[in-house]
Amino acid sequence: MKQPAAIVWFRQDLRLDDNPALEAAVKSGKPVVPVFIWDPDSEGDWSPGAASRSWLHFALKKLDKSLRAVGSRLVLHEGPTLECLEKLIDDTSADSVFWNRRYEPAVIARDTKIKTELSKRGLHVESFNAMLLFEPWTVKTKTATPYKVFTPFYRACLSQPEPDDPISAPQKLKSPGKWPTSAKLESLKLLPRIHWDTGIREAWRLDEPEESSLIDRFVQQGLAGYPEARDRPDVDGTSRVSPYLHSGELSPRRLWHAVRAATRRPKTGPPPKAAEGYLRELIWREFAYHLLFHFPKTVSEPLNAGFAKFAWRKDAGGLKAWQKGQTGYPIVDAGMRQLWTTGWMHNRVRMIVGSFLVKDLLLPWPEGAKWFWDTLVDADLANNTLGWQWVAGCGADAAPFFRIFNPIRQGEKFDPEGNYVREWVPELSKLPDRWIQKPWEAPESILKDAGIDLGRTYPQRLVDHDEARARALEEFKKSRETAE
DNA sequence: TTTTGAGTTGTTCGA
DNA sequence: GTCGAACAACTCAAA
Repeated sequence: MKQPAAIVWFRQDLRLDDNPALEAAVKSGKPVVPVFIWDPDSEGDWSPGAASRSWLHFALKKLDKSLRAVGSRLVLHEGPTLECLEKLIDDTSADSVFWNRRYEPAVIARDTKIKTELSKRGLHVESFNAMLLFEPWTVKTKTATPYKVFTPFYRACLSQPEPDDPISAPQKLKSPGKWPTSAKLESLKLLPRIHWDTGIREAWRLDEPEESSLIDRFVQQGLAGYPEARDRPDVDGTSRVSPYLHSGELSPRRLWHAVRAATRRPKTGPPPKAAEGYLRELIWREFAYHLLFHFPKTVSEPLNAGFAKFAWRKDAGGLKAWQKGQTGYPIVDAGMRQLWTTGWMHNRVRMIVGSFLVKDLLLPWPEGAKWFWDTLVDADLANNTLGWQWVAGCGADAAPFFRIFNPIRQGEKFDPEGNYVREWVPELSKLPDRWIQKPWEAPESILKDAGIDLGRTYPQRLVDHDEARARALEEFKKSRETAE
């Protein structure tokens, strides 16, 4: 008689390293059937965006490759998840299904239903945590409510037991006697038909597993200077692991422990303070998941109800100019073009462009969230929602609305020589440092020498920041009056 | 229950 | 040039 198999349903845990669902399947002693199911419709309004799909394509390719290295392979299916799983269960005589949890509202609903259905059929179904250091329900205030302020959440996390040590990747997987049919990766059509994603392919090494060398390099070289360098878009001062964390190619526990070790090695490694600062950022990711889980409506609605009726503007042209990096503010345009080209934007610049959309243009933050969702290779519902609500001032522990980023000052402070602007806005590259963040103030002769014709070779400012700031504060004041 | 201290990332203004 | 205050109260979390 055919031996029943154990299905490992891969989702956002596209790795063999530190994968508890995979480990459980291996431990069962049964043949292991690794599966990925492409079913974007089941994720509601938040099926992966275009950049994420590109990333996913290569992540799946790498996963298949690493599975083949241990004597297995990745089975791909497309269609309604439950139907696909049921077919796979029949084809492989599987009696158990293992997966790692996700926390997006639509996905939780889908997965709960699947678990119920499969359990009803008598299967052993078990889910695990591979995505988070502290799952949302394990961190609670003294009165058992979810946290809404970061710092107490952070302290609560640190007082929790340390996240588990990562599990090693299995050396060998037991294959089923006969593999079930699999779709071809290309047939999932995750890559765009028009190749707008060449910039993404150039900016990232998509054909090789990069995640562990990224960690090593960052801990060895990047961590010590992280507190200062992390704010500088003109410097390679961040770990750049966000897309790997999102796809699950990188285990957060692996990352945590690699950096945590540095906090205990003051003599040889980077200063403990720098490592702590980085861990704090990882806890921000946990906080984002905490909020998404406990306040699922925040994906589209402000957490702070006082913002529900804020009179955002409608301005299709302004939105388009922002998306395309044609606002006339060099640091904003540099960021938006870096995003469009590489699928990634430096964190500091995300705040600047976010503030510009929401406060200078007074456009609704969900518009920004949607654009980021489609264009970021690290697009992550929890992080994206938190980030946009934070910058708009309507989220948990958010920047107050009156705290408005000045795109010129931010540029001068964090891109002092304008190198970041010059890289992404080449039409300004010949402009001297003094005017690189504010070309409209440059004398006509300087502009001419730099080959710039404002309004033709580079756009005029969409708005005057000082006026826009005053307008935003005024609108904020009004919305508070009408709210009462 | 009430009180109290505190809260990611800024900017501007006036002394 | 530097510094502190104002910007706006509000809500959270813990004592």
